[in-house]
Amino acid sequence: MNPPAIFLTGPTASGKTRLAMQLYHHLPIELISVDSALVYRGMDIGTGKPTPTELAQVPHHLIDIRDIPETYSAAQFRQDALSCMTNITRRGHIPLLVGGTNLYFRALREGLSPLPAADPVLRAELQQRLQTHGLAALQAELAQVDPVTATRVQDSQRILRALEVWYKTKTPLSVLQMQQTSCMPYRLLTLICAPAQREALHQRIHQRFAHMLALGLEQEVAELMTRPELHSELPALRAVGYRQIWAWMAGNGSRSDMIARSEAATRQLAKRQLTWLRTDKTAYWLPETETVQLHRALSLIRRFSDG
RNA sequence: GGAGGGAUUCCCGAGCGGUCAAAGGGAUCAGACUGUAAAUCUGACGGCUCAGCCUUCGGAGGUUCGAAUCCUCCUCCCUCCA
Repeated sequence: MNPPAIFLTGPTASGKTRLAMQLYHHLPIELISVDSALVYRGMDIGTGKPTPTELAQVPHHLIDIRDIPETYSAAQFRQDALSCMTNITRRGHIPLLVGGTNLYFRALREGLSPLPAADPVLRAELQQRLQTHGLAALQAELAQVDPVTATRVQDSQRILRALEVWYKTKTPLSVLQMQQTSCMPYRLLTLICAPAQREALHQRIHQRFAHMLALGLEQEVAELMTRPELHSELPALRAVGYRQIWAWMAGNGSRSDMIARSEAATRQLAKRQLTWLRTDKTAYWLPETETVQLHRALSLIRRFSDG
């Protein structure tokens, strides 16, 4: 029988990190972060990263593994996570994957097709063509080589990616996507941490952003702005909060506009996350308050890991 | 006290006699998502017994075949002169 692994997910500000850290004290588990923003060193307050003290008490894998100008990806995550999981299992522990990046969870659970990695040079070239010829031209070109994807996809990010795949492999993305890599060799329990009422989540988001500002989020971004190698178009710095504060500090709008935009962006992120989560019919939802949530999670996990 | 300007669907904001349930943006809700995913994009967005009907454009009247748009009075807000 495959060894057990636990997925703990939920929308931003739902308290999943806190719950994971509590579980750590009760169970033979090791935590792996599943979060595209927590991988970046130097982005701490705005990402809700556990503090150095917390990280010392409760170690997390896959946090602070990239510099801000570097890229990370679902495929890279899958590779990193699987290797962490192997080691954790060898040590006789259960891997608990906690985070809110649902594409990463899916890449891990269902695998990825054999697609080529991103090619920065080719991307820059395609971006240039997008500027000069417009999206319609690139869309038309994609329709020639991969009509299936061309009708499925309508945003520039994916159209460019589909063309990139075509240039690198001379095979349509839609054909490559029919091949999946192998599934993961673990038995899974998926827990979803989320308040029962959307309004309660919005309230938590509001409070959390105020807390981040109180902790010095503005100073954190101000420091990033002094680094010449960083700019607002980097994937890492388009993260919720960082993007809005950067724009405000660059002279756009008032501080209260910035706060309103940041909170709205966070609510929108949470909503998109919930859309992902609703598709998983096998997951257990934990809408309870903290204490009840912990007990319920513990009993679900114990029953699961015993077989 | 005098002279102007304004009140529009949750918010901002266009509209200036019919083609207006009312442009556009924001928020919200729903959805998509395979190497950028805290990203990127799509749809809905007054109500209903929904190819039609009903209720909306500060309030009350009026003009007109027809008003968010014109007139009168009222309420509130802003600017300038005193």
